[in-house]
Amino acid sequence: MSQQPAARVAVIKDVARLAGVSHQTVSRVLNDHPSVRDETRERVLRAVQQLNYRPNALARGLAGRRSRVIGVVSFDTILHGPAATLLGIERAARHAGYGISIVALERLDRSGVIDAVNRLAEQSVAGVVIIAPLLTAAAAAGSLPSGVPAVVAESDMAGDLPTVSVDQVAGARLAVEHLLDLGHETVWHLSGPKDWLEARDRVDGWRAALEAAGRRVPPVLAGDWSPRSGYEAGRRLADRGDVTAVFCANDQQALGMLRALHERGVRVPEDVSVVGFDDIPEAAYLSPPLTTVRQDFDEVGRRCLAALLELLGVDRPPGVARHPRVPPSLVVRASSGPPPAA
Amino acid sequence: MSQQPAARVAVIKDVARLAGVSHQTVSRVLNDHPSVRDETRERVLRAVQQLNYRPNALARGLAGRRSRVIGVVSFDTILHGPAATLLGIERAARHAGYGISIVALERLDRSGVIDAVNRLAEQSVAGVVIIAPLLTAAAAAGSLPSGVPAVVAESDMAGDLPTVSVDQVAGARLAVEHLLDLGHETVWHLSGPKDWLEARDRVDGWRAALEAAGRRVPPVLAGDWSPRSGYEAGRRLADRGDVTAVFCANDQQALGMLRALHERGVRVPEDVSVVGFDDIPEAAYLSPPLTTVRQDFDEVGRRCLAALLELLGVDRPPGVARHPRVPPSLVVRASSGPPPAA
DNA sequence: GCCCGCATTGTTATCGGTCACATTCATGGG
DNA sequence: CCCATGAATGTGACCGATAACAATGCGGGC
Repeated sequence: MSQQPAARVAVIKDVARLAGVSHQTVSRVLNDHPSVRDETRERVLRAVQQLNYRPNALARGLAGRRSRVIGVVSFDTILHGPAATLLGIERAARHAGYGISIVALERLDRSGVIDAVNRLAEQSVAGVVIIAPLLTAAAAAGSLPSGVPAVVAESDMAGDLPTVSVDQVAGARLAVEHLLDLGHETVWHLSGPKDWLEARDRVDGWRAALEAAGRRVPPVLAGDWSPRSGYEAGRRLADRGDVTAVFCANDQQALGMLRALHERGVRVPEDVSVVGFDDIPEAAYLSPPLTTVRQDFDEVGRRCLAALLELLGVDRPPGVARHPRVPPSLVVRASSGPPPAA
Repeated sequence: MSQQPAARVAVIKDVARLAGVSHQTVSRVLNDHPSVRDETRERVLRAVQQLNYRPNALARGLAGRRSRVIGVVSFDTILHGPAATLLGIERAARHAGYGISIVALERLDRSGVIDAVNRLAEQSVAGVVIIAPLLTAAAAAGSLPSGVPAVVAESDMAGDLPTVSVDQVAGARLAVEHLLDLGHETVWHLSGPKDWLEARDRVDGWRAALEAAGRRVPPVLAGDWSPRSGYEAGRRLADRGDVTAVFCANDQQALGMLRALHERGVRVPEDVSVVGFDDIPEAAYLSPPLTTVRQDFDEVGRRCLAALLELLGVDRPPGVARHPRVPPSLVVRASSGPPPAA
């Protein structure tokens, strides 16, 4: 009467009973402890199979003070960079046998980041990855109160935490040098919002490449990542008439710019060359197809995880750089060409 | 000597000691139990504050067999629909006081979905939301072995599980009726991959709208969501010369189509009208700005959560529809207009 | 032949909460 | 005045795993 044949899931004791061993021996088998006789191990594994037993992660985490879940603090946006980074981290975590818990933030400010990390800490995550493309977020990450192991992505400065990011400066250089090589006198730049680190770095890389070539550095046009800001900047540039090459800080802005130039009768690339950044899936099918800079977000995810596992001390490879910068690559399409002969 | 003044985090016993009550009373305060004197409650809350105590979610889940985390099974892609749905769910969950754990799948097949749900079940999530835009995934979700409460998003058939989805048929109708209203004889359709439910529904809605108006139904062009497939279809349509209106199953395909038409010298909307689906951020800045159908993914997220909470029995509102369909809306821009006078 | 050490296995405490039940005390009807 | 009732609080078991330590058996060195 006391037995309820309901579909209750099996726990470690059930396995132990079926295998005729103690629950501790079952635990040893599950955790690959060396001191278990082969025959015993097999008996246990058979029981596990038979009962379709799966260890309870909560109990494991509570007893062992370590969990197989890592937290990710992200930004509540479907912008290509953060979204792709999140997926990259998820993929890397999954392949390493970790689950991921995410908290998205509406505003990436100090208290928001700290609060998010605390929420994740409550769930006893093994560590966290903070996707911090904004200055404020990176600063907040650098001054976390709790003792949670943390890695910061899309940022290269966050107190003494390890960071992982794409080398934005190098990416901007690639874009600018490509345009100079084509024969352009100089290159204009439509930047992203100035509180974004990536936007800053791209400005820096753009300026450095121009200065290294001894070229005039035009004023920076300020955008906000949106196609709208690219559109508006495009109208202004079309009105000037003396611009032959523009480097846009992301593909969406480049898209808006292409549209503005087209409306004004400015031909791309015959009159003006345009280069973007990100290589979003649409880039190859714009009119004209967009020359742009591609970032390897899978690699970013992998390195985030490697850095985190290193912090957790579960990984042997000793030589993980503390601030690796993933190199981007240039994708040349039809939106860039030599300047008009005039 | 036995005391270690290290920054050990406070646990419930520490709070109890400081407040001069039993740990159980602290637990009562934390869980809003009615039978606690106001003065006692305040003393406990003061201690909580003072120690910066945060309850351990693992222990809570283990002891109480309920957790404040819901799992999300998603598709390993940055396609607009799934990505936006994920964010919508996260936002709704956060506002309801739940955390979310995600597992992304490379292939949405039966064993993949079941495996993902099992992985989440191991972590004792309160329930799961399965984003299942493919037939295979929906079928798998409908035959889950475990007893985990589950809701299926982006699907309207999954065994007897509750589902939440945007009304794709209605969305397609909006697009087609808009074009017919403009005076077009009929409307062609570039579909998505046929194993996607949304693609199917959009085909159905398109066909239904044409038939309801007594119009000829052209053959369906098959795409795969990519701008490339839109581009290729666009070339084929341009070659025909008798097409005046096209409804593309998503904006990326519409983008590729716009490019192909432009290359062939076909003017949009003067010669051919094009309507997309999704209203991606880029849509308003294409050449020409794209008329499209917008889906409210925040609403989808909210309803998923409402359905899940209903399953969990923690929510009063009794009248939550079991298969709600969120209505989409038409966004008219410049890519659609009356057919050529000829 | 005795003792030590290692491999193997079992026993019990513990993680940090919640649950079920016991206890205490004030209140009120008969 | 007594006892049933319910509010307020405490005690100990329990959730399902791992950790620490004990116990057992076997082989080898002296």
